[in-house]
Amino acid sequence: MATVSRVVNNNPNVKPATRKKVYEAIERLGYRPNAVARGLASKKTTTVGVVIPDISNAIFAEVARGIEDIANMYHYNIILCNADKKKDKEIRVINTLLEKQVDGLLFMGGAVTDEHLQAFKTANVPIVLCATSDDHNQIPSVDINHEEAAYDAVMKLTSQGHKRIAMISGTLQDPSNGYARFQGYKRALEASGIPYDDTLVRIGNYRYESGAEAMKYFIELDERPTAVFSATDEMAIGAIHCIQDSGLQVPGDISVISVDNSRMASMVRPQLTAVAQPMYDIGAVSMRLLTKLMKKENVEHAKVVLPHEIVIRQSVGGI
Amino acid sequence: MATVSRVVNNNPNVKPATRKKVYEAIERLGYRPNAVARGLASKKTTTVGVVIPDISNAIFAEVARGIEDIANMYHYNIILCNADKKKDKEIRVINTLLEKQVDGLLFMGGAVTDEHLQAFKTANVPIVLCATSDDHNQIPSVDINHEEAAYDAVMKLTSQGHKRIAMISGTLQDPSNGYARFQGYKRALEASGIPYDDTLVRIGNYRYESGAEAMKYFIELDERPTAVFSATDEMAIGAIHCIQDSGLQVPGDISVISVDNSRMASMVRPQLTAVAQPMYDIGAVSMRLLTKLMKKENVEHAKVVLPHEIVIRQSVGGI
DNA sequence: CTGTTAGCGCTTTCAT
DNA sequence: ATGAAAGCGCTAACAG
Repeated sequence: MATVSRVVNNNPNVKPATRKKVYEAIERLGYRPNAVARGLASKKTTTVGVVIPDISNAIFAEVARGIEDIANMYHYNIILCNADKKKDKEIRVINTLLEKQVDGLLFMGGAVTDEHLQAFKTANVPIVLCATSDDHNQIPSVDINHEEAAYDAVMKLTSQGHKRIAMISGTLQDPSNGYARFQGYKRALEASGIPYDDTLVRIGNYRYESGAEAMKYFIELDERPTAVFSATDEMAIGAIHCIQDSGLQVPGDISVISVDNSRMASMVRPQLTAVAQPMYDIGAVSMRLLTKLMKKENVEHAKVVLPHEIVIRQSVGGI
Repeated sequence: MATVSRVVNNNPNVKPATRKKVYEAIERLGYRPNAVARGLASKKTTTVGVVIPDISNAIFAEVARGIEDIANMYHYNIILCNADKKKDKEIRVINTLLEKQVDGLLFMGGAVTDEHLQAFKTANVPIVLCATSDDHNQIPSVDINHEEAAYDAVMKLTSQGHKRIAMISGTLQDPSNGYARFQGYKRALEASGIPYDDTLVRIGNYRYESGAEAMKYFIELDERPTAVFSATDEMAIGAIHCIQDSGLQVPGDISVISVDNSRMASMVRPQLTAVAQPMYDIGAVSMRLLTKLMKKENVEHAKVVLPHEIVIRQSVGGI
């Protein structure tokens, strides 16, 4: 009994001959270790829970890749739970994961409210925020500086001579993709001496259609913008198509830039210029951080901010 | 102890007053039931494992939605495991899920080889294939008829007068998205009296780039096709852009049609005409089937084939 | 190096 | 309606 356990757990204290016999018996009997019993006895499940805000968002898929690769490397299983962009569901999923006794938790994207913090507090396993962060930096996190990324995107536009720059934003309740990127937009305007005009800002829901709708509104303005900054790629593509469907050109009549640089950025004509966030790395680094936390190694930087960069394609032109 | 268990499990044999006291104590102590211990004692985990072949594929995201909605309805947790399109990883993930004592397993997409069958056989929980099926229909499954869907797509092309019709296929090792759709293509050609010509078939890997590469090859042919059938949307969009980048028009010079009808089909200009598979329903129906199997209800149809339909947009024209 | 003995935190009879 | 007791399948000391 105990020897079988040792064999299965690669404990060196087993005579090779015995080990072999055990393996043979395992094979013959079709024995499959019961991870549940194992988890109960050892108080470890070697699995980490990942809550993914929206499974149909390509960004998160890429982040998940990074998470997985590192998790495999350290022999952790990962279980993904989709939360459908609903706060309630996020909280529920976090609790389910905790009940399942995961050894650690990765919370991806989305707002981190007091309710989240509350749920995190009751956990007695490490948690790291991935592609998001909380207001007071109480929880370890890895992310880019969204405000700065947006700033860089808009500065690219102003450097090309654009003065009338609209923004398709996410909801301001969303601290990363929403509020921070909006702040970056405002700061860039200010830095360029362009007065902020709130008729030039529309809130979208990150979907293609909402980008197109926002753009439609801008085009119908008396004095339409010469450039648009979209908080995300998908809305930017909606905007591009709306512009083209109106008989206008990108970037001839209107330039478009966004933050994200998902795979979709190359899947549109003209190809989308965007500030890239290193999605795979965000996933990989956050998982690595989590492994350290789970092993109780102490970490210097519990808040890591990864660099972003602008990738120039074809959707931005001069004025 | 036992009473707490009854309260937590909604067992009616508890005096309301006691129940109330227990709830208060739970609240006060911040007690969180241990799902692992629960699972061990009850031999049920109320969770089903879902293996998802490729998390970055939009099709599977939509199927997952359907799965989730029904799972929630029946109070099952679901844990998603990505397999990265690798057979080895699929097998590994299936075994991990089984070790974790899931109450049922949903295997999504991808080929079902003998090795898979082998792994399934050792499971003593129900399994259903979702958006795929095995050659001998040994395992319950829900899917569309891929061969028929492809046939319909190609017939649409021939009905518009096209005679020189190329195909961008998936690998023939993939029974659903690959082989079956290729067979449908051949059958439609035959039904239309068009000889099969294998210079008009290229194998892609389902990615945008591979669609573009295949199209590049077709365009450079001495006698280029007037229409292209792509096994999936993403490759079709790659093809459309390749055509446009070559200075040709869709559908003026070359028509494009595909099978899938993911959200992306509307996110390209011209919008993509495609045979739609009911992704959400495939997920929902397969999860529903699994719940029946898990409750040991006996089911009449262990192999369900859902209907598909063609949705006309702008990428197909007459000759 | 291997076997024995306690639990891990719950659910489930079985009494009461 | 509640408590007592056994045990789910494993791991983790502890002997030997």
